[in-house]
Amino acid sequence: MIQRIASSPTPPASFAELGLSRLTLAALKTVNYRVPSPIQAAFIPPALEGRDVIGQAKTGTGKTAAFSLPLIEMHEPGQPGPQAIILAPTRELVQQICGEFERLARGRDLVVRGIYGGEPIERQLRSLAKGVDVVVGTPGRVIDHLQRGTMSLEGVYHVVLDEADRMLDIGFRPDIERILRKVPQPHQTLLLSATLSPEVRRLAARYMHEPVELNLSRDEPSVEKIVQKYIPVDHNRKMELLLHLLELEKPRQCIVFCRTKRGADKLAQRLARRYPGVATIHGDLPQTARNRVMRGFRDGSIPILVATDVVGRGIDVEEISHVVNYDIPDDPENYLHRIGRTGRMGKDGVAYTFVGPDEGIPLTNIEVLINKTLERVVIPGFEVTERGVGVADRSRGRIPISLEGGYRAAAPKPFRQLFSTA
DNA sequence: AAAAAAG
Repeated sequence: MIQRIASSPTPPASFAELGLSRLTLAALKTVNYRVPSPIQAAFIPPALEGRDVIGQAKTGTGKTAAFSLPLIEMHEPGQPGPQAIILAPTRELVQQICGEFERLARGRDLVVRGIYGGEPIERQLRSLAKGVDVVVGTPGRVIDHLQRGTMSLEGVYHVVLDEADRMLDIGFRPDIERILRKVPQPHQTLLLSATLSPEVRRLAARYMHEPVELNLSRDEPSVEKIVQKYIPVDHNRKMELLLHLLELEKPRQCIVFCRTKRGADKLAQRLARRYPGVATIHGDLPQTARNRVMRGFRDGSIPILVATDVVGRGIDVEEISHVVNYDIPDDPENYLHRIGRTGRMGKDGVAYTFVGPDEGIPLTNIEVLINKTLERVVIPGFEVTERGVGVADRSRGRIPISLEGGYRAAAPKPFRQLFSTA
């Protein structure tokens, strides 16, 4: 039997009511967490009971603390080897989770360690030899340690897959399964993401025992505080449009998402002529450069970050006011994650998506997923020059937006010609 | 097809 809980009827007003100890409540006070967010209120109690939990909640609503707090609470001091392993899809996300976990575990005898590629392995070997209670890692390096025999999962009881749909997709699943085979049964499994399609939930259930399923974003998967707009534009004028948009909007901090690493490099180079504060990040950069850029972006010295999807998920930088999809994301789920880099913890944000004449279908797929149409914006001087300009299907009101979950698979894929290229 | 993740 799978237990489904849509949302808690009366969200607890305080962390104390969720069954957290005084030590944890004190740590929460020092980091200024006052009231639990909806996902925290719903997730923490069943997790503390030791149940398996699948948690879906919007971007920027506190999923990291939702799984970290129960792990901290259930931690048993004095045991050898890691008791919990948290897996995430990128090194930067692993580093961020480590930081948050450490802040929340303050005052406890609990060692957290990031285990990821791009960092010299010797340092990780020394940490592991000294003893680690909670491992936060990317799959590749975790497997590396398992092969070397430098890390054992024999004592692990809690497994967390953050960005679970990503971790279970075809690129990662073999690695994840390989790691899970090393975790003794029984164990507790916690899965979290802003996007968990029914298909992924079904798949995930294979790894879990009577999971409690939470969905706190059923009807409205994207964050209300994010203003979402799209701009139809010819591919060869995107750069001009971006410069114009930056002048117009004067973002506090923004991420410009590109489809490819090379594309991100090129755009950053061109942009840097006018904006010296531009930096780029993608998976081809050495980890030292990635770290340097993330530090600069977090401390505000880099106002504009040109990036691939390496920072599309999970990354939490409060001052991001704008997200620009310079290239429309191929996968609608990635759209939701990308725009979720802004509008975090109740702040507002703006997301612009550039849409080329041939990209009506990906745009519609996004709208179907988020169950909402994007506002069309035309920037003066950037009107599309071709004949037949217009969004025919929208004016006819033919975009089917499903009210039931809004997932692509459940809704027909309409063809939409955005504007004529004739 | 691209990006991410081991080196």
